[in-house]
Amino acid sequence: MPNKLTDRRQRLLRFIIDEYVSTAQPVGSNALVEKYGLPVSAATIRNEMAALEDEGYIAQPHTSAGRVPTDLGYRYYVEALMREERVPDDLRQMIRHQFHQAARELEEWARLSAAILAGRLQNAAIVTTPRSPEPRLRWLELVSVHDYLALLVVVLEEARVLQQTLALDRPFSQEELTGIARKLNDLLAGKSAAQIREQRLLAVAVENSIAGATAGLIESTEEGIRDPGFLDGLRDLLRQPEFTQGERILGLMELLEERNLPRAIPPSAGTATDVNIIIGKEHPIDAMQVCSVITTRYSGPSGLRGTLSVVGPTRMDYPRTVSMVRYMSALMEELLGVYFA
Amino acid sequence: MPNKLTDRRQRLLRFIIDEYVSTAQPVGSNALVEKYGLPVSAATIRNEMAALEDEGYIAQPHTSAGRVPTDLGYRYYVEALMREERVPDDLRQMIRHQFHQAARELEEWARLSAAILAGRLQNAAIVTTPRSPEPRLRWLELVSVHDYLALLVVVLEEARVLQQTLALDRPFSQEELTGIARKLNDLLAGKSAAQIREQRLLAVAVENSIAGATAGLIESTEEGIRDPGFLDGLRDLLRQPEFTQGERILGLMELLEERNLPRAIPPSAGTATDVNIIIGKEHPIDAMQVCSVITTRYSGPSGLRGTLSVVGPTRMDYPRTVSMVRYMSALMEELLGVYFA
DNA sequence: GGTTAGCACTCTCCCACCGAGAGTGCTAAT
DNA sequence: ATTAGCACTCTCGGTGGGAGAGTGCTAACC
Repeated sequence: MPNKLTDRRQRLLRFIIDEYVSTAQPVGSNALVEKYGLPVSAATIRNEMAALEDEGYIAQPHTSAGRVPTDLGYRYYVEALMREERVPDDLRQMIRHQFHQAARELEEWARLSAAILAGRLQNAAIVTTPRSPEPRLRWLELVSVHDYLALLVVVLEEARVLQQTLALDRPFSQEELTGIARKLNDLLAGKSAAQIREQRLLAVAVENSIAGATAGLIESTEEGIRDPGFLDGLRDLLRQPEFTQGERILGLMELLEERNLPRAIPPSAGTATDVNIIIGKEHPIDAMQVCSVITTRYSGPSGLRGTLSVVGPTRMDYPRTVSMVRYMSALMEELLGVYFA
Repeated sequence: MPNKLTDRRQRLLRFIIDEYVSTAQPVGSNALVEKYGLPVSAATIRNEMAALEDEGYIAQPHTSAGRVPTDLGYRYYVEALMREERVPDDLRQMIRHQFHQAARELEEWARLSAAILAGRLQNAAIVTTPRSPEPRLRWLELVSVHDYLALLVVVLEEARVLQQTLALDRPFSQEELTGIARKLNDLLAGKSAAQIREQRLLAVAVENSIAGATAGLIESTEEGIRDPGFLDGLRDLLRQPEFTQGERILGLMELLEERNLPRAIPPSAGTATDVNIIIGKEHPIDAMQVCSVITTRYSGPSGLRGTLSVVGPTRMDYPRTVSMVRYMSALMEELLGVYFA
């Protein structure tokens, strides 16, 4: 995809990005020669940098400042220059240990993953709980709250529990409710919301409406509105030097509030099988164009799926982030395989 | 509690606070005379202001700036000068309507309350879900996930649903699990965690351990660690002019992250039966000392309890906030009474 | 032709300075 | 007790170098 660059320019671009990533300061020709022990003079570097600027990979914030990578520069880096890192073994151990100590709950795993990613990478991380694209009913239960109010508890195949209170049109005893639940279980277990809706021609009106409520409850979770995933490390992201001036901070905060998360992480980001990287202006939403988003999907048995994302400034450590995201994804898949085979 | 001030000084203090609350600018003697049409000259006001400063109710950020209320000044205002407002009827209608449309879930009510408080007051709001101090088991269910893994679903009296996966030491069929659940229900329904622990001398080991897990699950929620409440409007709070400089913003964000909420809202704040107000330095935590916290408890049938809090800059609209918090508290109590009598 | 030294040039950043404006405290008169 | 007048203080915004960093260009060099 990217134009071919000479070896030297490639190397130079990598140095510039590495340097800028770690210092957050525009990098000049002198600094490059000194820090990286280049075998040519600063003047030569200047010529090369001018060329890289012409091709759009770097830019200067103003005349007589050093160069800063452009989004295109990062793109080239990510596609062609980046060397994948390997998550060190001791870190792997630590992470596995944390999961070992955590509860065996899908939600908890997602929460923990977000916490680990955010903590290690010092950026914001968003992890969605593993979900089935077409959830099926495993079990339902009706619990009397008082005469005219019952609690509908629905357990999905994926060990997820949903609840909803139901207003009843006449008093029901717990025994009656239990009876209804048993009957509906026999009839509906293993079925998706759509299938439950088809089946819904029951003799008794109450049963019919409860089946409908069950289907509705299951459907309401499919839209994913209620479940934007776990966000962690927003504070770390906002501590990055590019956000210290108050203006940008607010736009980002607004966007990364829970209700807006799906917009911040475009769904297209999940289509690729591998790790997906959105850099700066490539992102459709204005407020996110100072950031890069690294996303990957993970999946488990019986269609369970979720996404892991990290949001950082475009000046982020791509190799480290990609390797961490990839490792966490593999780990989630492994865990899902073991416990939900 | 506060020293007695002359009527004129009281009125003056109120004007200063009203003015500062709405402009966020230090207020000078001239501005006061003009805007509030005082029957005396600016020089007189200056004398009075000097007196108010001596007594510690106002201060100047630097010589030759206007005056700003001190925490003590706000305290006096809140105790002696503030006129309670009444939430206007049309707003009451709107709020009731929103609750009418929402799901009949305790969590949802808390979430909605936080959203309404934050939206109306343009500050952060934290609302905890109504909880019983000693929750009792209403119903438990065991659902097979696969041979060696079961999901324990626990319903509390307060219509709250808890879940936990259990590793089993040998394969259990769903029928077996249902049998165990039925037996435990007969034995344990209506009991608190402590009572369940007492009862835990069952013949069968599995039943025993599941009863233990149930008790543990119930206890884990009592500590309240997992349930810091709903936070909304953090973005509104941080938009306030006092937080535009990046430093303070981070401290606050850190503190108001979910895991730290209990520290931000000291538990003592809930002891008073009425609305409790913590102003600036009165707060034990440094990062919160630029803020005021207004908290009230609400309670419902069978010991359900929760808190509503609003966090804003010390320069906040106390009368409006207090009246809103009080109204929302009354509304929550009303709703709880209707649905959980 | 690629590479390099030298150099003038251009910006930013920092600091010092200054004047305008706002607000005060004090004093003396009412 | 109140007030007018006034000198004083402090912030804020703009201005004007000077230092420093980094560049682009040119001419010489290998």
